[in-house]
Amino acid sequence: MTGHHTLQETEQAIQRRLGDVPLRHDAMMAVSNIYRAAAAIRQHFESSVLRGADLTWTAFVVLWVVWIWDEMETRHVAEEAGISKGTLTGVVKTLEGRGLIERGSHATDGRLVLLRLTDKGQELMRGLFPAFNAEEAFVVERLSGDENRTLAQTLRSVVEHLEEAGDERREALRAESPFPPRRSGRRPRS
Amino acid sequence: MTGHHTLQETEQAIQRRLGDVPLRHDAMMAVSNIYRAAAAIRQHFESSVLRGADLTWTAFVVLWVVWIWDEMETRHVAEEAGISKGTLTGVVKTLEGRGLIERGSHATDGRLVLLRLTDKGQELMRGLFPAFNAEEAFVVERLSGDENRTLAQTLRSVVEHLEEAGDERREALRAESPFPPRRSGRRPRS
DNA sequence: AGAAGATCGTTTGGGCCCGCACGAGTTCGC
DNA sequence: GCGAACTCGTGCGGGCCCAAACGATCTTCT
Repeated sequence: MTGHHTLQETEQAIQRRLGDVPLRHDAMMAVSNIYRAAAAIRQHFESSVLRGADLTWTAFVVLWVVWIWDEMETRHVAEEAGISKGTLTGVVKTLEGRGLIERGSHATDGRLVLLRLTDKGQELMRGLFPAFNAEEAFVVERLSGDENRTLAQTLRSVVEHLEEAGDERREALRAESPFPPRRSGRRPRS
Repeated sequence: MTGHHTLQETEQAIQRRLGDVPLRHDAMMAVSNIYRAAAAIRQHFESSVLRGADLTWTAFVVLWVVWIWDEMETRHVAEEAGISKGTLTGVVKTLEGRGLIERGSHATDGRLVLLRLTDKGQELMRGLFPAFNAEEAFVVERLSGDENRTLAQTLRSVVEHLEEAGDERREALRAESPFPPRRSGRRPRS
């Protein structure tokens, strides 16, 4: 798509390979462009604003979520940040080591861990966020106000669709042909 | 966004934290929804179609690109797949170990490495791609044909904008305040 | 011809990412 | 009460991810 081949050449190559199979080209383009845009955006942020603070995209998002909510349980942070709780543990460890975030325990439920920014973390976010938002504006600067709103709304409905129907869909697919376990992942002890 | 807080509550929390700072909310929503949608999509694919073949999203994209073009130089594969060449080296190593892809050398330029699918790899893709495309259709099934096309087109223009203006923008930002080197990454030998 | 420079894929270091197993802690059912 | 069932965050294994350094190869300039 973005490489040394034109869109047309790519289309032709796909046709050549899959000529007889009926294909949903429109869906293919939409999905691949979502992914491509997300990667390009992440790339832009990590090599501009975030580089100055030596933060990855994910680390920034975690800081942002905790900052906005002041104090939050880890499972909710993971969900809002869109990462698994196992990943969050590692990211928090990194941020804790850099003195940007703190862990605290819950008053009544001993299983929970609460996250909150340190003063240093708050100061970082206060300075960083305006610059971050300025880049967000840069990313969509070529779009009209209408295009921008429509884009956000359409993507929102894609996300909602996956949230509402995704589980069921995966269930149905698994029923047809059960998936083997993942090659990686922790092994039982014995 | 997708968590236990409503959109409205999130908006209010942001206002509370940043009430006095002028913000581009529209850009913020568009960018965060792009990223959120991409993550949800990747998640759906990895836990449905790709799980059956024990492939990650990236591994699949690499196979797809090589499959479509039959034979391709690694640098172009990396670009089309949207990953760095260093990452590609590792992914190819994994796929090579599973007998799905082969490396070959270029006839006249000894620096280049050509990639091509093995028979096993081709067979895998022939069976897998229709299922993959069916999930792409599922992802956007709630959108009308118009919405779908507009979405793809709008995202395309975002990607093009970043490709055309991103370098210059980062250059300008770096001029204001030069970025420190990344904390990670290889160190000079001595 | 030969040195200087560009470009290729690979290596390295640090970090993110997931799924699943696990132990600590809580709630439910009786 | 008190064990069974659930839920929490963390440990672990395998894999992706990037920037920068690097050696091998090719090109360009003199």
